[in-house]
Amino acid sequence: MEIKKIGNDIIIYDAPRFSLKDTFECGQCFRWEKEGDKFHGIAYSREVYVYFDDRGLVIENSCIEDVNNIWIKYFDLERDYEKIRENLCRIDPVLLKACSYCPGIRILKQDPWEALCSFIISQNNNIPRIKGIISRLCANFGEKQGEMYKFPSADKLASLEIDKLASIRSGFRDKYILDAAKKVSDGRLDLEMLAYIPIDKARQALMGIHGVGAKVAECVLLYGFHRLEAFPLDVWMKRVMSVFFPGKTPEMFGECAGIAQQYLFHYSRENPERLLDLES
DNA sequence: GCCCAGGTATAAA
DNA sequence: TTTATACATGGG
Repeated sequence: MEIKKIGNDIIIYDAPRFSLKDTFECGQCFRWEKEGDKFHGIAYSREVYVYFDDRGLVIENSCIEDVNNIWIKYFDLERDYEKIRENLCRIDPVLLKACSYCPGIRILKQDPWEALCSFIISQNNNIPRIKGIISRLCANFGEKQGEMYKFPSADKLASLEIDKLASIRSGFRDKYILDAAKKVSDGRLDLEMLAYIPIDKARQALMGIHGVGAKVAECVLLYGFHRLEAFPLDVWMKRVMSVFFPGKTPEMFGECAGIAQQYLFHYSRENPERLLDLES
């Protein structure tokens, strides 16, 4: 990658072009906000502004080291999404439609603990409120970092009494957050391990947390670990993919089922009237 | 007021 | 094994 530092800004000249808007607003992450022509957010405790201009991908308020250690992986810059989309489009005309609608989506490689908490909060919830709850969680229990707050550690949350979480207004999910925090904090759940063990073992390990079912587990594996093979047998796959793709097995989506799922999710969310009319 | 939201735990058939 | 319901909260 051709990277240069100018002041506090980093420019990645040869970064692949992609849609920051679709990537940040497709329901995979909850801590980025559009401010003018830039996106403002925080990941791995780094607060930055990002945007594209004629030079390439610009990351404001960063350094070469963070780009190499964090942002290249976070934005998945070294993966060939064009090739993946070509393959997905060949599988089915429905996927072709979804991929064509939002080709600029990339799967962010988020912090595993943040992904776990975020998708516990996401259950039976809507995206604006999920963002609000996560924002209050960080503001109330995370350390200040520039204009934003770091995501609170598992240790920090594990030390809290359940009623302290009332301030984030997460409803019945407060006890789930606490159970996850305690299990990660005391080592009963080893998050690092989930990157390497077989996907079924990883899913089962996550589902050991109270409040984590198949769907949340799949989301954590996809967004927190870039396990792109996630979502093969998930509830969402069974209920929705079987409607979209009668007769096709999850295995047919190969190693990129998770990416296929993201294109379809975003398409169906922004075109709800076409949910059952995608073929037309 | 009503319906719904990137679901899951629980009980019951 | 599958199906029904409660769950906290607030946006539309």
